[in-house]
Amino acid sequence: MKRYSKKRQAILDLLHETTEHPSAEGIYRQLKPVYPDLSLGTVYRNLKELGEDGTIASVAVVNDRERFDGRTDPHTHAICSECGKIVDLDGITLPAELLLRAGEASDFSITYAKLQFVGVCGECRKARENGGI
Amino acid sequence: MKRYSKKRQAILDLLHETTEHPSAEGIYRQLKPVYPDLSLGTVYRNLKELGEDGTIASVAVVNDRERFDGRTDPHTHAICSECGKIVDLDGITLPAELLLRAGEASDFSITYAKLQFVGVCGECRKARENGGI
DNA sequence: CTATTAGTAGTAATGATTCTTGTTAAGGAG
DNA sequence: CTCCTTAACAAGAATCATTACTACTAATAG
Repeated sequence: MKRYSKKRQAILDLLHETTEHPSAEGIYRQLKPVYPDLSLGTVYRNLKELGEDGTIASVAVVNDRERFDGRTDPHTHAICSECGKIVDLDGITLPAELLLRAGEASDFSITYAKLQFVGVCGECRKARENGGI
Repeated sequence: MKRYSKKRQAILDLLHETTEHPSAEGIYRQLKPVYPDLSLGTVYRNLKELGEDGTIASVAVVNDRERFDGRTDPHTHAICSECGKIVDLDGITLPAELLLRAGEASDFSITYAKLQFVGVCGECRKARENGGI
């Protein structure tokens, strides 16, 4: 019997609406203007609880900051190693056969697969080129 | 001109010989008996430097602890969500075509792909079953 | 040998996250 | 509506992995 207070709901809504995969602090920064008495601890606590529920997911730790996702269905991410941007790659999915083979090869009951591409995003590439002139 | 002191070499050797993907503290625990004056800070410092070199790699952060690998060639891992065990899955590789498509779909210059399977290892599964009786 | 510099132990500092305390407010029973 | 129980919260203290700093030691070059 979870009460889904305004603030918890706001955190969840934000995660559902954004495609940014924000960190705890990013969420705090975005919600603080709307809920001026929001505290960072509340954001952390709710992220943790929602994560344990399976209501939200942790995508990755980028630059020491954990990043969260309102989507819990398995999907692929691309992560920019320069600016930390994370984008969804919905079209790119793992062949089901690989999952099976992974389970056999490891003797694990596989819960899910994590597929991430790490590289440099278009913007950072441009920034680099301009910087290089 | 890196001097590869005994301790640095020992850390690197350990990472080359083991398949355990240990954490900083795990390495410290294993080497401390051999080098009684080894300090945890030294392990951290060397892991960081070796990582920046590209001599070793960071596999994942499991239970808030970063895990390291002496292998730097891209390869797949299976991670047990209960005990944190990490095993290599050499046969399981990403179709090259997916990499290309990911680059196009994201407009990233992909540096590498990270493929990890998360699940419950055989041992933890057994432990569960026994516990459940 | 001696100057120079890498490497280190030990410890202090950092920074993200978690926990604790005291408070507020929501919901339900009467 | 009023009392009671409990969720939720802010603020700040505490924790814990990791990093930085300081003074010391050891290897190397000249």
